[in-house]
Amino acid sequence: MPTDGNTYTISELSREFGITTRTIRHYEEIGLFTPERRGQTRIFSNADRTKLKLILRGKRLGLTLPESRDIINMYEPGKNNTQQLLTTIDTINQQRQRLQRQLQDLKKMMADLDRAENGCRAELEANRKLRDKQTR
Amino acid sequence: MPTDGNTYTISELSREFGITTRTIRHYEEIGLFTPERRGQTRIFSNADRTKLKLILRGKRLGLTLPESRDIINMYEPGKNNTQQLLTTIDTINQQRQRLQRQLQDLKKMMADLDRAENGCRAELEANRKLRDKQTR
DNA sequence: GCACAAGTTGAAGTTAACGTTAACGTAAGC
DNA sequence: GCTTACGTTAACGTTAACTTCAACTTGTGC
Repeated sequence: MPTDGNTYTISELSREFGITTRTIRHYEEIGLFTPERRGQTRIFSNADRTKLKLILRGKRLGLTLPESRDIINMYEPGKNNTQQLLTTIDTINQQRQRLQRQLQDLKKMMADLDRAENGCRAELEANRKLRDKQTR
Repeated sequence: MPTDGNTYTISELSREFGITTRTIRHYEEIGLFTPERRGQTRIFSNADRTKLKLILRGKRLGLTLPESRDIINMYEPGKNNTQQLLTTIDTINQQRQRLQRQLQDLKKMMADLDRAENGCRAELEANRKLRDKQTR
């Protein structure tokens, strides 16, 4: 295992992020990264690890894998072409809007949860009083 | 169409929320709501409409349909049993934690997007200067 | 009374994101 | 030299959430 501090095996990453090796290979299959090989064994770099992190975060935010891949590729070099830079900025703004709406949804749901919990606590209190009465 | 202001047809709801009627029927199939019937035609109440709204919001936040169903059922009556109230509060807190983490993810991704956009703008500026030089 | 729009059910097909299984190579430790 | 642990590929299976399709009924206008 090449634990030189800068590379990782597939099982190291799977353990660290709580996913299966199959999942990581699947991510490679659909082109989320292309780790180096020693023979046919994969060797993951810090960059690969960061990508994995971004993918999982994207997943928690409801992104599809291709969407995550697009975002990841934004951070890559080789997009010095002016036109590409402009479309990248466009993509960024679309994602931003998406997150804005998600933030609104999140706030609303938080409020709903608060209300629901208060309702529950009120009912619990009512039940308690009822029991008190019966016990007395 | 019973547009008495309090009920909706399936196509009214599908139009309002931009989903197909088949999708709505699918939600019924898996028990997200049980609209009344006039004959075999579904008649949706305001409560049904609200549930639909919650489901779609849940979807945007990455919930599965069963998860959304659980949350929806929390707002329902008939859970005056103390034990049920306690488990409901537990569910609420789990969802709250989930949302908290999602909020963190969201903030991080926002920051990433900002950084990425700044990077792009800087490169664009560099390209502009280069063009200026060549033009001169 | 007949077309036509809008409703229905049931079943099969689709897509994304893996899971599962088989069949095999490699390196370490005893 | 045998086990054990970890790695590989290839191919098929599974689940969720729908979509598509076919065949049918029901209510409305003319």
